[in-house]
Amino acid sequence: MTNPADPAALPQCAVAVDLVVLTVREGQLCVLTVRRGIPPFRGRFALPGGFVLPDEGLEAAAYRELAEEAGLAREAVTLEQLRTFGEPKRDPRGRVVSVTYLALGAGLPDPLGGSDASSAQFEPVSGYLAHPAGPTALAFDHPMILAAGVERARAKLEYTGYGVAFCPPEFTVGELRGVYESVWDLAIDPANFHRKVTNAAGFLVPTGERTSRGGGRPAALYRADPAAVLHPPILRG
Amino acid sequence: MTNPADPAALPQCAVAVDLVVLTVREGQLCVLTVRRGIPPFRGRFALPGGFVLPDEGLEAAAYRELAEEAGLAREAVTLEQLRTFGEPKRDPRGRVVSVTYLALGAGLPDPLGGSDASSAQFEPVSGYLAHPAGPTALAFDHPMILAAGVERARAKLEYTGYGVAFCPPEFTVGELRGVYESVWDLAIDPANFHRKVTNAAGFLVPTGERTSRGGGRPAALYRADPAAVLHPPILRG
DNA sequence: TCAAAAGTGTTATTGTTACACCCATGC
DNA sequence: GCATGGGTGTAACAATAACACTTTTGA
Repeated sequence: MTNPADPAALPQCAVAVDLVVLTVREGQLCVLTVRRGIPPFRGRFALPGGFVLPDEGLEAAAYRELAEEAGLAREAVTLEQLRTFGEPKRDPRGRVVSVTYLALGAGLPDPLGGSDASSAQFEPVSGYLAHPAGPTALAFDHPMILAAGVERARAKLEYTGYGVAFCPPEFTVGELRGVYESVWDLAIDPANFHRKVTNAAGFLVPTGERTSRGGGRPAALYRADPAAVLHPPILRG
Repeated sequence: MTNPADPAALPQCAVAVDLVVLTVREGQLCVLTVRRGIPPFRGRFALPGGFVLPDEGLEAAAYRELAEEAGLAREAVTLEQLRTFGEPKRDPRGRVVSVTYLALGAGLPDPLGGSDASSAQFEPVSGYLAHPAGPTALAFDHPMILAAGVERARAKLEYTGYGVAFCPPEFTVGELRGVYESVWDLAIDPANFHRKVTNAAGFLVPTGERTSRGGGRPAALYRADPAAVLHPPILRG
């Protein structure tokens, strides 16, 4: 920023946003992918994303792509910036710097056409993580981006209340535990988990309601406290 | 990335890297700032940084600026990407997307001229954090960037071995504790801290040597294990 | 001998784990 | 009744915090 030149006279890059959209479905952590209709990597799957417009903020671009490519409203997800990838050769078309975002949502539906994203769907992350190269792998450097997104989500569950981003507005302790088990791919003791999250001051706010989704005794419903800092943290293994 | 247009035909941005370079000096967490010699914000302090070259990776640009503006070698610091700032109006000269990096080092010296950075020096972060606006504040949106960098450093001390990035290759437990106290601005019980870090499996590797910098009984010297994941974590207050 | 910093011991308290057990519902 | 998941009790264990105390140096 101390360079004397005017930015207009400087080497320019295309700036894109790419999204790692995660949700939990049937006990599996899933990511939204789109099939590419044009080269390069035509026919391959990739993360949704697109170029930032001239007067558009980065986060605004991320929300716009979320709507255009995934049909998802701003309110349906929790969005945060992940990391920026900018190696000169990462896009065969030229220099593209990609600012990536992580979006989490509860039980998100596959987009139903009528948009850029007629070919978009949620797939378990496990396959993509296990095969980061090869014909079924994601295009560009998107395997790295996905890995970064999943690792961020896993890490943030430990010391923040991030898990609730995968839950609907009202949820039971069992549903929340299911999120942790799916994201970490780990079995958790229901009794201890229940105590941990209900004791963490200000993390869960009871609504007073009960539900009986699924068998067994009806469970109390909770709402998430938006400003949750888990203390003590919930540590993995 | 699914946009059919060629990047060369797309709206372009200037891409910069800006650096939050932190070190601990005399018990104070300090940041490297440079005085701007040109408009905008001429005469004001700012974080070191500059534009990314056409065929240069982002991290490579960060290391280059570190050398040019701060006279710091790659080996002298620990570098990690922080966050990307790209609001359309953040630079009055035009659209500039800034990828920011956090660099930590042990007892770094003020750069001694002969470079871009004849006006660079380390200053305590406390003043900048306390006065994020006004005539003595950092230029551009650099107050936000600094705040993000300091918060990242503080958070990472808790659950990783990040604190050793502020220490020389060999250090005593007392020096390491000094880092934690400076970064967190908090007093820590020496006895308990000693046990915690020496018990954390594989975190500190004893060299067998002892030193007597400072008064008192000589302390054992340790080297950091590069791949340290603190378990259990060292939690603040 | 004294101050200063390193490092160990001890104890009360808190958090974690594993697992037994009771509760409330649908079938 | 029985299966299913919700939720509490409990006891062994691990980590934490507070602080007394010993060790080893320089002045």
